[in-house]
Amino acid sequence: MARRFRGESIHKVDAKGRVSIPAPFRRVLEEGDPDWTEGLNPNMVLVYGGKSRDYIEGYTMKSMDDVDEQIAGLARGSRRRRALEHMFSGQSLQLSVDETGRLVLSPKLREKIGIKSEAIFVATGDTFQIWEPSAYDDYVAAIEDWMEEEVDDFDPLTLLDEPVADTVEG
Amino acid sequence: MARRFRGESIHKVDAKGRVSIPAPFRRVLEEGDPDWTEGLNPNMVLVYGGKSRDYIEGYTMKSMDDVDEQIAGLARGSRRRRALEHMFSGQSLQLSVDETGRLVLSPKLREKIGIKSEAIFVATGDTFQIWEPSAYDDYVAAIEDWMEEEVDDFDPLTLLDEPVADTVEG
DNA sequence: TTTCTTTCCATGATTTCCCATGTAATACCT
DNA sequence: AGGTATTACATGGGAAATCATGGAAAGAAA
Repeated sequence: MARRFRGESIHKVDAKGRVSIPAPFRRVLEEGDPDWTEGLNPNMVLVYGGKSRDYIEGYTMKSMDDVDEQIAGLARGSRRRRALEHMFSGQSLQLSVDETGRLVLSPKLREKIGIKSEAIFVATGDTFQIWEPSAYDDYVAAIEDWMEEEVDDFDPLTLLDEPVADTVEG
Repeated sequence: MARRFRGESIHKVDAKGRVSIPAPFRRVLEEGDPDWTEGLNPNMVLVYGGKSRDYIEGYTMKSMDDVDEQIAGLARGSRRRRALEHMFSGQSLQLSVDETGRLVLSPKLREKIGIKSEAIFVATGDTFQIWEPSAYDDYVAAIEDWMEEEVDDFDPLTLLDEPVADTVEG
């Protein structure tokens, strides 16, 4: 079982688009890059597609490989495959963490999620997300509202027990 | 695992048909050319066949070898084999990236996909595509419409989970 | 010669690399 | 425990290398 991303933290984005990756995340990226060895800088992949998504998703090399492989298993030319290729090949980029633990968000990426001077990194298991802080706040607020009305006894783990249909609305 | 093409970007096409290949793509082409060494310019292959295709496909030497080999495995003279040979041998051309990272699209090729002053390069995993920008926009719009109705909760990865019949339409 | 192609420079704009600093976290010593 | 040395982090600035593009010069081809 691979180490997973955990936690969230805010970092400054400078004029060149440089942002520090949370140090704990760097450990996961290192472990998830088959080419990485002590002293090197790990590679990783950012996925910035999804018209209505207001965050960028970060993958370790290994977890991205898994996705690529699954896509490669679909029928060539099928809609499903083309959609996924568009999302994960067309709308992504590989980069390597720099010497000081930062990555660079190009103007294009910053614009897409509305980042100006800060970004928040949020763990989601085997990937993490990069948000503009206030957009993330809104997102969290929405989730918490939902929890409030949905989860009456206040242990969220009860959500794991009920095998209910799980759609965006549900 | 070979490095894959990732991302998309638009470049000017000048009067002579010269276009810059996105720098990250060049790294992949270099890695995918067995004869390439630091300081040299990598070779690559463009496939421009497919009457109804409105894009040109770019291959690394290595991935083109793979295709050739697969074709060689088919029964000599079979319809399928001849069709593939026509597409990948007849309707293709090998070229080498020039000193400044550009390739030249002949008038014939430009005409085929309707390119005038700009071209967009789009990664699709182990190959990339070259489109006339607005034609590509239409293609993307179609994909996104489909995604919108197909992917209810908006994580495209769910497309990988549901083992639905996978046809060209699916 | 006329027309296309290739090569070979030129240049502004980005992007990457290298160095520097202040601070926080941890290890070490007595 | 108290205090100090050491290392890890977050962030900034400037120099250097890379990129995207355009135009001229030098070859080929017609």
